[in-house]
Amino acid sequence: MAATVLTSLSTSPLVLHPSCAPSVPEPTTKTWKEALSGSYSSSTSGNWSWDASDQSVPSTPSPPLSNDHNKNFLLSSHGDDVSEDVTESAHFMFEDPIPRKRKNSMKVMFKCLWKNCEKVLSTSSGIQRHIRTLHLGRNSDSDYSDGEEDFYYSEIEVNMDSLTEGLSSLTPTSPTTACPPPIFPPPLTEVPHSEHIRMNGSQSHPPTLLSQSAPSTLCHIRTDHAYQATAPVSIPVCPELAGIANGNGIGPGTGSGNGIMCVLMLSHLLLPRKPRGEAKKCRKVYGMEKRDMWCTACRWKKACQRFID
DNA sequence: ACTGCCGGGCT
DNA sequence: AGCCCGGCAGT
Ligand SMILES: [Zn+2]
Repeated sequence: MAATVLTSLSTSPLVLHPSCAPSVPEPTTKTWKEALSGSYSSSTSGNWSWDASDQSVPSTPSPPLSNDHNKNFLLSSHGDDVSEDVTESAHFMFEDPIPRKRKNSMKVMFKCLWKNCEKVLSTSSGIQRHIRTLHLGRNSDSDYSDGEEDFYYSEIEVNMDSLTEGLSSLTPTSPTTACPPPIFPPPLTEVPHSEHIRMNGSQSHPPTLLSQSAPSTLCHIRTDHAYQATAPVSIPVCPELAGIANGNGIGPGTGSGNGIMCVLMLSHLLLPRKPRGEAKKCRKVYGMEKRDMWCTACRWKKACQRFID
């Protein structure tokens, strides 16, 4: 699978704007099921509700700390809308059922960024309600806010697409990207797969570990399947990105005041899908019947230890 | 359909 | 830690 991740951050309160809304098909089944598992409890009623079984939910709003995963800072948007200005879309989070235009390849989840809270919900209103009731301590039934709430959640967009169109958006002529994706030097770190993540926060302190500067362009980049181009391809780079791309854009310190921090990883540069070795493994050698002859790894569905590639 | 095994859950 | 399995990607 291919993936691209780009990060950016800003102190801008409102990062999410409607046009950014990626292609989201429909409540999907699995990816988020996994994400959710463990954090929700089935309620007797049929509606979506997650119980408040969290251990520590501070009543005093404090900025969420998400120091642990950088992915929360990843920022992206769909290429088509980069041109839009981000700074003023105050209506962003309310009730727009994510536009579902693209195929069934995208999944969007909303993750609570509050401390010690891992809630992931499928709708923005859901996560807002969650935050409102659990973290902000409001109990109002009214779905509408007074407009002054501090929601901290991130919209997580998982791209399931085969990314075949990825190349098209990588080509110089592509109309979709205002900001041509720079090539990131062969990364040495592992990278979460194909997800695009966007930050949300209504005030000025979204967790940030990069530069704090003006919100700006959102970029969206995709790659193609991870197995074809192994050689790096040169693509024109927009100035803003060039800075970070050159100097190992990751991490604090490099945020030398660029408008944005984008880090892109072209997955096929780093993890060429594992080719699946030739060697026959216990399972095949002994067969299901003689399962007890398998090496333990095979029995546990782990990488075989007996017949190594 | 089968195989290999990652990721994650349970004990 | 050991053990199991869902699910996915490659064949
Ligand atoms: Zn084995």
